[in-house]
Amino acid sequence: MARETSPGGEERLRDADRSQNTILAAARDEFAEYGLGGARMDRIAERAGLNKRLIYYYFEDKEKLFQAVLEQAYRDIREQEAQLHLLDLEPATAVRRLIEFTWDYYLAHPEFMTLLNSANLHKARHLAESKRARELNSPLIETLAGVLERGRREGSFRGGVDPVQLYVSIAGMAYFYLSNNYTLSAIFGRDLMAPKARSERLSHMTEVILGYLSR
Amino acid sequence: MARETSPGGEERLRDADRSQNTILAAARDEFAEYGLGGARMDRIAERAGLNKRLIYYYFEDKEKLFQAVLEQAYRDIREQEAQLHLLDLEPATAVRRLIEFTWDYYLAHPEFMTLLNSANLHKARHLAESKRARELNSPLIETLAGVLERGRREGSFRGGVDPVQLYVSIAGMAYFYLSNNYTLSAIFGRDLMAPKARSERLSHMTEVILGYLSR
Amino acid sequence: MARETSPGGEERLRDADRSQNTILAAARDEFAEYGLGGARMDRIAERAGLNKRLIYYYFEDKEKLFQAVLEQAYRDIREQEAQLHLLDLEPATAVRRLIEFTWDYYLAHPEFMTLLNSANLHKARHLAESKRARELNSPLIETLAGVLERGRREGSFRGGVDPVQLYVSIAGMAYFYLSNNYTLSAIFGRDLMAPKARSERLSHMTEVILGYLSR
Amino acid sequence: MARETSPGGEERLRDADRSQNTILAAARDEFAEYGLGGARMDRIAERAGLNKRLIYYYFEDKEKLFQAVLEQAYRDIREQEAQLHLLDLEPATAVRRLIEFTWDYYLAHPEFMTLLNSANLHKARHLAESKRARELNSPLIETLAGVLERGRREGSFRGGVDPVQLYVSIAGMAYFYLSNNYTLSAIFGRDLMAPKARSERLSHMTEVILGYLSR
DNA sequence: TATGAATGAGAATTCATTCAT
DNA sequence: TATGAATGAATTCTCATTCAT
Repeated sequence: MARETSPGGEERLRDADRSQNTILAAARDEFAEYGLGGARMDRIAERAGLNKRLIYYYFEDKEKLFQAVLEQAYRDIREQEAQLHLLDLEPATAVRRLIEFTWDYYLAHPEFMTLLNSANLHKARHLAESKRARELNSPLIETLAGVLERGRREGSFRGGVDPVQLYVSIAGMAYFYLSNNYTLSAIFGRDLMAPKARSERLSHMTEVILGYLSR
Repeated sequence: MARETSPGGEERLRDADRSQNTILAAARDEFAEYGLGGARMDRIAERAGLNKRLIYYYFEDKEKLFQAVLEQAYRDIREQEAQLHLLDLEPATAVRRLIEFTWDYYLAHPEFMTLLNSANLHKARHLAESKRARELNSPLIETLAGVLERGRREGSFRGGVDPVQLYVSIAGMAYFYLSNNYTLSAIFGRDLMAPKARSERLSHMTEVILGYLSR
Repeated sequence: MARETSPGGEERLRDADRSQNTILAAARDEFAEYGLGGARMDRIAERAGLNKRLIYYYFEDKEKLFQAVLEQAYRDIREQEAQLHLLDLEPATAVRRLIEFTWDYYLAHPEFMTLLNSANLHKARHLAESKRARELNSPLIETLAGVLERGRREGSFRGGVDPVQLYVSIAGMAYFYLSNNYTLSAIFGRDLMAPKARSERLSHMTEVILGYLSR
Repeated sequence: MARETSPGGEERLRDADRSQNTILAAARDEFAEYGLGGARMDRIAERAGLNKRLIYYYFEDKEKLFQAVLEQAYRDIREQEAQLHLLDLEPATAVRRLIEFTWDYYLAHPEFMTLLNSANLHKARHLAESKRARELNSPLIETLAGVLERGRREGSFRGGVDPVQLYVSIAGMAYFYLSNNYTLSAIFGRDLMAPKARSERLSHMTEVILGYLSR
């Protein structure tokens, strides 16, 4: 149709999409840095290099914008998780890989943790109102259940492990260390983000989880 | 009492102390509910039932007030930790008790987690500026080191366990579950705060940590 | 029709006319509902089902659009007045008919009153700038003068009645009741728009005017 | 008490009251000139010579401020009406006086008409939400009923006249002329506010009403 | 003729903070 | 110690209008 053939239409369409994505990225950074309450629409516009009014044009208001950012963040992590192919690996290797992935993802995407904190401060209202809630549900739980079951059958893993609990434990061990790294560093008087400290943390996490699972 | 013997100066001091504590408690609740950015000085005054001007009189500004709240929160948890007497217990029992304490404390003081989130969002600037930083440092690490060492000597625990890492892992497993309970509940489609879910979480945490430590 | 004979220029003209009229009607409704200050160009476009830009294309800006709506409103009422043929009737019947017409017109076109209110709030600037001012002048005054004169000659009406004053009185009695119906209903605690209330108002108006005129 | 005796308390109290009244007067003028939609909070603050924030401090928001202005306007006119003492006069004189009062009041308080127009544009929502609605109800209706009744008994007035209808007619004849004076002047090509035109209007109104009532 | 994208200037409202007593 | 009044600087959001095709 005209839309697709006319150079005008296509470009315009692409521009609209590009603008929306630019805004989303800028908003993600702003929300990550200042939280939902501390984020400033002005700064988001500035970051995006676009007119503030345009944010409202596309996203209605600050809350809806945050919701869009949150959805996008979940979509991103789910997309990456989908690349893991844990079922192709030995159970112990699969678990190790999951731990590494979790750790690396949080490390590479500190904004994800801040967004989650903001979302929880608001009692996950933004997720509840999301129409794409299904996309949020991690398929990883199913996969992890398969890995655990295979490990148990093969005799390398203990039985009776709830994959949800295990997933939360892995995430929690990484999340707490990274998300609270500033207060923890202050309290313990060591820099938790130094390369050595980081690799020690990953080793510890792996040891704990595999030490627990192995029989 | 002061009240009866000296109607003048001392009484006023008492009132001053009481006012300060009232403000602190109100501020803690407000910061916990809305975060540092979302908290409103007006609402804090209202919660405290005191004039807004008085907050400035005692705490200078919002940042300093947050700092005072944060310090108070750390002082509270340290006070409780001091009651644990872990060294009087068998190593396994001591670890179990620590896990239970951590879990129960976060459960009873959800504001502590929110305060930490806010503090970290601001890169722990409020701790760095605190003059009472020593109070923050947990004596628990020393104690935990003793427990781990005794367990190792007695042959019940593995060796080479960093007490800081272990402490962070225990805290992380509890914290992540409780602090992110809204988003997690939304994603997993189950109510993580139901009594049964809660007790299952505690069991899981204990199993993981003791499963890992035991040899 | 044009449609069938000339697919090119004429058809486009028809569309153009139709679009303009659609916009005018949408704008009239919007101005009537929210007043000039409260009307929103966005909503007018939405009501018209046409692109906002088109409004500017045809009407230049909001003020000019309001002016066009106002002119159209006057054109409408003048057109209707022209159907009255008061001079064909007995003087008393003619006056009665004029009262009924005025009442019915305001009742059927509440937007006319709101438009007048807006126009007067802006000191009728929009009329002053109108090039079609002649169309505004009501030929009814001439006609009413004739009716009054005939009544006087026939001995049924008193003399010395200024047709402009009378016209304003008739309009005012209807207008005030209908335009201020919300505040009046609130104050008097009765629903002035109930059918019975409405017919009583019409009777009263007729009685007052004819009671005054008759000798 | 302290409030009344201490110079501080009293002055402060008076200041608060004075500020509120200053704001009310400024708001009344602004609303009268631009309508509710066109009024600007900035300009109201400027007119009042007070900080904009203070308006919100005392009146919450624009709507509530308009409501307060409207209530004040009704209170004002009711206060004046209360001075009329119509029952002390001969029926015809009383009616004449009422007409003159209505005319003079609208003439001296054109803002009252604009406020009513705005209120009706918003379907009198502001009155409906007013807690002082009783104050709005005009005691004049009762009085007018008494006047009409006495006139009928004395044989000078016709019977069967609804005082509400009559009141609305008197008000309407004055209101329409004055409120719509700009459009009417434009249409009729005469200045309706010229002294002569004004006195002619008042005469006409009196003639119509008394001509109707008299028997 | 028609339209989606984009914008600058405002507008209401909010907020931490200070004044004056 | 305590308080009501007052303020300046944001902050979110809105609106008429224009751009580019």
